[in-house]
Amino acid sequence: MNIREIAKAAGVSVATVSRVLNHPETVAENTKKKVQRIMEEEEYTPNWFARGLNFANTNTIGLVIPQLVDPVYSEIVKGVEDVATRKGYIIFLCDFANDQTLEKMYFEQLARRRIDGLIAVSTRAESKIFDTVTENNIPIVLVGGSSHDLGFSMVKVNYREAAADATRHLINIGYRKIAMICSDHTDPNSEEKLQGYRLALHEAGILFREEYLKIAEDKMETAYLAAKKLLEIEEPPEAMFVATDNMAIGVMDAVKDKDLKIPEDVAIVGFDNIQISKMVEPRLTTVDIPLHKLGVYGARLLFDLIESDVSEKQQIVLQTKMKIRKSCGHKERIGELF
Amino acid sequence: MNIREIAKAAGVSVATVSRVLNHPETVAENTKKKVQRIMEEEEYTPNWFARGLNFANTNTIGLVIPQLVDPVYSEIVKGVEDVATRKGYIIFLCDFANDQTLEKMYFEQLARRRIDGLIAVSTRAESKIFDTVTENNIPIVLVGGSSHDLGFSMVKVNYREAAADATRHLINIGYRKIAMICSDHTDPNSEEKLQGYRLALHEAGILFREEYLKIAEDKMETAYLAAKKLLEIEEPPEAMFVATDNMAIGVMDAVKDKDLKIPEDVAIVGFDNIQISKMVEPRLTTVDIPLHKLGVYGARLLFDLIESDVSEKQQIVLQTKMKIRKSCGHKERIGELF
DNA sequence: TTGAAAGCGCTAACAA
DNA sequence: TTGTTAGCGCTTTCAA
Repeated sequence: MNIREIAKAAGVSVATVSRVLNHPETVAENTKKKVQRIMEEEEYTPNWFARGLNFANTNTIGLVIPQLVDPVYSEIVKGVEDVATRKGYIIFLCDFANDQTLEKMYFEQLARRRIDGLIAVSTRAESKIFDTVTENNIPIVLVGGSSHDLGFSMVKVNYREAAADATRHLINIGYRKIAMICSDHTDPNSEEKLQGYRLALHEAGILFREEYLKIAEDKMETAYLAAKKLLEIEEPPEAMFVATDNMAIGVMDAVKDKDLKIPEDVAIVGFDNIQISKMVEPRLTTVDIPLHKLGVYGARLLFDLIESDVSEKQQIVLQTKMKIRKSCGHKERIGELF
Repeated sequence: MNIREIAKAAGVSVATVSRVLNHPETVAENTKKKVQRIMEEEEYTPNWFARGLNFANTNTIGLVIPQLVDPVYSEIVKGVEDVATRKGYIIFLCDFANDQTLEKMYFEQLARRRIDGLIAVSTRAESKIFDTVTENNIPIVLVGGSSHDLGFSMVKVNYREAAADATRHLINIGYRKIAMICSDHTDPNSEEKLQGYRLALHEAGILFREEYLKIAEDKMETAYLAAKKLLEIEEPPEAMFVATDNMAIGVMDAVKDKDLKIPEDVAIVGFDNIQISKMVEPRLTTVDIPLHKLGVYGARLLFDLIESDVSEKQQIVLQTKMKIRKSCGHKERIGELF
């Protein structure tokens, strides 16, 4: 059923039907009613492609993420979707499974489909990976940082300061032998986090010790192993700052398996404040990253670009804050039901 | 840059360019080379909509889920995406936030966009909600059950049997005062789970006790409250079967907050085997639902429908299995690193 | 092996 | 307020 058949059935021209669809206020009440009734009866839905051929925009955005099955990213996705839906946009979701080749393929695929805008979450891609997208003048917003300076609009947090805060907290409550289990290059912000850790040590006049730094993939399993090794060195640390909550959970397991107590023997601070962090035992002290907000602001930034057609780059930095719980040995329990 | 400009630049007709794109074997080697070079140089990508106007299929599927920020659903989504990507399809992700009005809106939106197929996860929608989709002859696959019999192809597990298994396990290891904290209607399978629980009790000759059944929304918080109440009745249960791991985590908190020990005072069995369940203390005994597989099989079923154009309905039931961990009081620890 | 031209379903400029 | 019609960018039939 196409517009011509509807027009014939209603005894009007295709132009009138089109008007009912797109500018209903310009058509007489009676005609409109009649056409609408026919469309209803015939269950007519205009052809999306024919429409797209005439309109510039597709009301579609692409959302490219490293991996969906990670609460960090699914919360960001949710934030983006909340805004997009309200705007009448729909999302192409692309999980590139931490595989840069796949990521590039998605960018090309999305550009071909004429998305109105692209949000790339925690990308490690270099500038030229985005070429197909930029060539098509598709606005891009980065969310959660990137490992290169790409000159796009971006929403992120200050990972360095946040990491420094976490380390400072450990220092403030009396620790000096503080190790860091850092994520590897799969986390585009690992470098910043490491800088923050070193900064806080430096401020406090604590010497950075090579043997107190372990780099591991952002996985519970690898963090578990890294923590085990850390606990077996000559003078093991009394506290650990772990680059992601995900890893911190693995670290907690390692500590327990060594028959050490948290926080009495080893204090632990994580990063991200994913939901699980307040469910493990003991509750994990961590840095709250406003994940949902990252998504929301990212989407807003993108729609600003799409709608205004201005290509002024913006950088939004959101606030983080420490979530003090039991795993870091703070004296009082800061009460939270969960 | 459109096909006409490419044609002019290459000194051929648009038909030839189109052929290079769609039936390269029918064009002379030299012409093809030349056209391809020009396309390369000009970074030409054919207009998706113009193409869609001529082709029947869009290489796009819709995926509608109750909420993304729930590990149960994100794992299913991942399963679907793994298959879709390999097939060259891309996904419209729609999270309807447990809001049926929104769900319906998404169905309409997706039908309008001429998706090739639809996967609805754990839907509670009635038949007529799908009307726009079925009218457009778009194949539908349900994943993870539904609350109505809609006559679509479906991938699910036998929730009744799985729940019965969980309850039987508690019975087998010696419990008789077994309560159930059941999810409410937001979980389309809550009814089946309840039936399983009652079935197992019945088999063992244990009387069903109204006061041992609590219905709660599928949230940690509400499950927490339900469990608290359950522990305050005259003859509190010694074991609890909880309809989702998510809720079980809340229940565990409630038990701990009552200064009771798990599993010594109260044994707990969950449902789903989400990742967190093996990270909480004590590790949660639960029923493993093959979430990723649900997604994979759902997608395969859908592509069968899309490609074969046969509309034979299929029902696939996947196997579940008990994951015995510490929370249910089993004597030996079934070792798992995490 | 290639080109000319019709047509996919819609929108909007222009005319009435 | 409504109708006629050109055109969006592509594919494909038919003819050369």
